[in-house]
Formats: sequence, C-alpha cells, structure tokens
Amino acid sequence: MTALDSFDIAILRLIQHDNRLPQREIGEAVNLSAPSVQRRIRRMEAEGVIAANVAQVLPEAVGLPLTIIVEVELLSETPAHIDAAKQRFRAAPEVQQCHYVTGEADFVLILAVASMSAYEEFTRRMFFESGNVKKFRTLVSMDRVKYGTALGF
Amino acid sequence: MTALDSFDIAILRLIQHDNRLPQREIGEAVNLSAPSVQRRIRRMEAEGVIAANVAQVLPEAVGLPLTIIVEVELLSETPAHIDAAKQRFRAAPEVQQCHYVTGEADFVLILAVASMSAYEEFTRRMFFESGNVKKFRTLVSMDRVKYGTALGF
DNA sequence: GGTCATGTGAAAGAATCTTGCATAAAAGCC
DNA sequence: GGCTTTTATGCAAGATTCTTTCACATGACC
Repeated sequence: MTALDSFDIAILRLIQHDNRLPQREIGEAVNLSAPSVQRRIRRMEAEGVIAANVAQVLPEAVGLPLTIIVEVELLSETPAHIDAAKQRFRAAPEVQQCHYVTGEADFVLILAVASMSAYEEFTRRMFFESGNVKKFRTLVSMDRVKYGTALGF
Repeated sequence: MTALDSFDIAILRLIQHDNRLPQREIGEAVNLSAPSVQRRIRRMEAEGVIAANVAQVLPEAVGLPLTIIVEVELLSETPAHIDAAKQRFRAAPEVQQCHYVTGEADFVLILAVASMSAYEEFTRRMFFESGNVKKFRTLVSMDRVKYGTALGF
C-alpha cells in the first residue's frame, strides 16, 4: 500500500462526506484534472484505502429505531472462543458494529433493532444460548449525537 | 415522510452496501426501470431516508489506526450541561460517533485517533478541562470485527 | 363514468465517467 | 552531469450513465 500524498488526502476529505461529487468538481477543489482524480480514487479503492462506497440509511425509516450499545464479557477467552464469538456477532443482522476490545469488557456491539422485545430476543439468541457469555451491560441510545464513518483528518 | 414500499426497501438494501451501482443494474435487480429507481432514490434523499452518500475511508490509511470506545459520566446532568456536552463531542474531530445513552453512563464515544498519546491529549481537552466529567471508562479496540453503517433489514 | 393524483417506461438529451495518448516531472543509474 | 525508466499528468474522444420529457396506465375519490 503506497503512501498517500496531499492530493489523496484532500480527495478523501471530500468524498468521505459526499461520494457523488463529480470528479470535475473534486478536481477543481484540489487542483487536479478529472481523470487524475478518477485514477487516484480507483487506486485507493483497489488498495482498500476506500473500503466501500455506501448510502447511509436512516434506521428509523426501515423500522429499526432503537440503537443499543452492549458490552459483552465472555466466560472463556481462549482464541477459539473469541473467534467463535466474532463470527457470531459479525453474522448477526442486528449487529451494526462490533469491536473486540481490551479493558473491562471483551466486545462492544452497536445494534440497530426494532424494539426492546427484539433486543430481548437478540440477547437470548446471542448471549444465553451460546453459553459463553458471563455478563453483558446494556446502554440504550436516546440520541445519536454524531453518527457515521467520517474521520477527523 | 411517506412510507416505504418493498421497491424502496429493495433499493436501499443494495445501495447501503454499494451506492455506485448503476441505476440500470438496480432496476434489473428490483424489476423497475432506471428512471423509476432514480426517482425513488431522489425522493428518499429529499426525505432524509438516505442520510448521506459517502466513501468509507480506512482509518489506518489516514494515520488514525487506533479506535477507542469511551463511556463518559457527567457530574451535572442538567439539560444545559447535557446539550453543552453534545456540542463539544460533536465538534471534536476525534469523535467519529457519539451516543447519549441511558444506563450506567451518559455518553458513549467512538474515537479514531493517531496514538495513545493523542488519546491522552483528547481526554485532557475534553474531560478534564471541561470540568463536568465525573469519570470515564476506556475500551481500546483490538479488532474492528464489524464496521460501517449498514443495517440488517 | 369521470376526474384527479400518482407512478411508470421509452426515448432523447445532458452530464459524467473512462480510456488512449502525448507530454512532463521525478527517480534511479551509469 | 546526462541518460533511461518510471510514474503521473492533462487533453480530447468515446462510452456509459444520469436526467428529463412525455404519453400512458393504475387506482382513489366523487
């Protein structure tokens, strides 16, 4: 993965907020021609610097108004159990984000669910039936104050 | 905000993973003409159902390899203090996501920072100098197991 | 039945993306 | 220094995609 120069950074800064900006406009903003912008974007996509191009959907609009953050502590923390948990969480549709963390918990999950009962069902399925969860801590979001994947660079 | 039908849902399902899919291809996948797909996407953008169209940038690539999750508990929880905290967190470039939550904490932050010392500097600036933070709990991400804004619908 | 509102597809037009190519700057190498 | 190689650039043409127009179909409501 080759290093990014200031043009790449400037392009990323723009498209991480709006990836439908025409290449011509990006070019004007960063002082580059449209084809150059395009080649740089393609290169960064190929390198994985740009992980994905996505539309951000309002959770409420698709019937998932509840955002819930859960800290999960496992009983067994052997590599095999950790990996099994990762796979489980990754595969669960309710899980929007999942982090394997150091500190007082093993995992932090961010969920998008339809209701508290949907969350309860999730906890049964993912925490109790698996048999490897020691405890979990639930934090219900009242306000998604800041949301998205934009970075501060 | 008018309700979404099954076509809208099908379109969202596709573009929340790849918003550069040609309208023609989306149309073929959902059995609609390209102009129809386009009008639906426009409508959903205008209504806010589609909150944004963005490129997801790999944090490592732009010098922010550390993802840190912080739970923050405030001293004073008056509405004025809550709002002040929301503004502070929203404005901080390190803060990628911020949730105001019920439960054992007031806020959950997800940070993207360059290093542990950058994080320490952040805690000084945001937690100590503000004077309204009772305590905070730090969880450092070792693995972004699942990451993004895609929803499971 | 008639009217209105809404959504649709086909086709033309506009804008954007993509590629080929000649050139220029930078890097490596005698 | 002078040469070659590599890499990136802009221009312009071509291909693709997006956008608009328009006539038509469907269903709701009197």
